[in-house]
Amino acid sequence: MSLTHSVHLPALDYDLAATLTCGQAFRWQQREESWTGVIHGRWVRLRQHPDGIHAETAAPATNWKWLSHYLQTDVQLHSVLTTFPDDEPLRAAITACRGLRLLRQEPWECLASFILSSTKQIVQIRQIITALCERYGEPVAVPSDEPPAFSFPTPERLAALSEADLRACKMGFRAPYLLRTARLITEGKFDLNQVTQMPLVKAREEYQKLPGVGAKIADCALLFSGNFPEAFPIDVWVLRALRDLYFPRRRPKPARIRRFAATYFGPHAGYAQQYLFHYIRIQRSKELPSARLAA
DNA sequence: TACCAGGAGAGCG
DNA sequence: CGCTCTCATGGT
Repeated sequence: MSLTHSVHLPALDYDLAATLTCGQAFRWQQREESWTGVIHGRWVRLRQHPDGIHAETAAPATNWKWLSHYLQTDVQLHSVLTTFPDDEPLRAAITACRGLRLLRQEPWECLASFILSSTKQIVQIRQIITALCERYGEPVAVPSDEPPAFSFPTPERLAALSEADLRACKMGFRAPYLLRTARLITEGKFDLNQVTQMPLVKAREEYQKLPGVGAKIADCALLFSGNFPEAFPIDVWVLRALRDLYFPRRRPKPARIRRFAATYFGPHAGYAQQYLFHYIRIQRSKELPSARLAA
């Protein structure tokens, strides 16, 4: 078996830039035409090609399953999109966001990131997570011409810190949530891998037992790192989108919209959610040039 | 400057 | 329940 530093992962209908910046992951950095990040403690540089994704690593790899799994390049996007209800808003969103994908992230990094996401703009979430990794993550091997990169700190590492240590990363009132969650996991009182094996409703209940994790963040963790494509996170953006797109000139209460969303979007509801979320953010950034999307 | 951000939890009636 | 308030910080 040969050792290589690069690979080409074939994939059609894959918009790498949209996928990495749409707000499901917070650590990818763009430089010129490529994206750098850290997956499972490995530095990676990704580049969009017409027929797939080209990847380079700092250390040689014997196989690339960890990467194709993360990027979900084996998913046939077409077969996902055809499960969406055939309505005008989704047709428009698909047209605008064709190629947008869901990643399969590491459960701990994903959970911790979304605990830090509450009432924060994506730009700020990225800043907090960057500080957290620089201070408490481990340096990972990078090519000689690249700036240092860090792994996402483990639950054990964070559990050993103080609340003040975390607040130094500017996460404010989210610090005690993250700290207590890290300690529960470290103490073996919560098993992230076990939750993924449960039915969706049960898994959501389990996640919500963690401090700082309500319905929205639980659904983000389930959708972005668990194997739950039917999870449908509802935040202020999605709530607005659903109201404006599906209930124009009515004013249904949030609870009514939530009930609608729980059944309407089908087995890949989470993909539909991501398309609607990204679609309205694109619209918004066109209307208000000042409201730039975080790059 | 004033407003608000990919929420959650606690305290009320 | 359903509503309101607070929490910390910074972008626009």
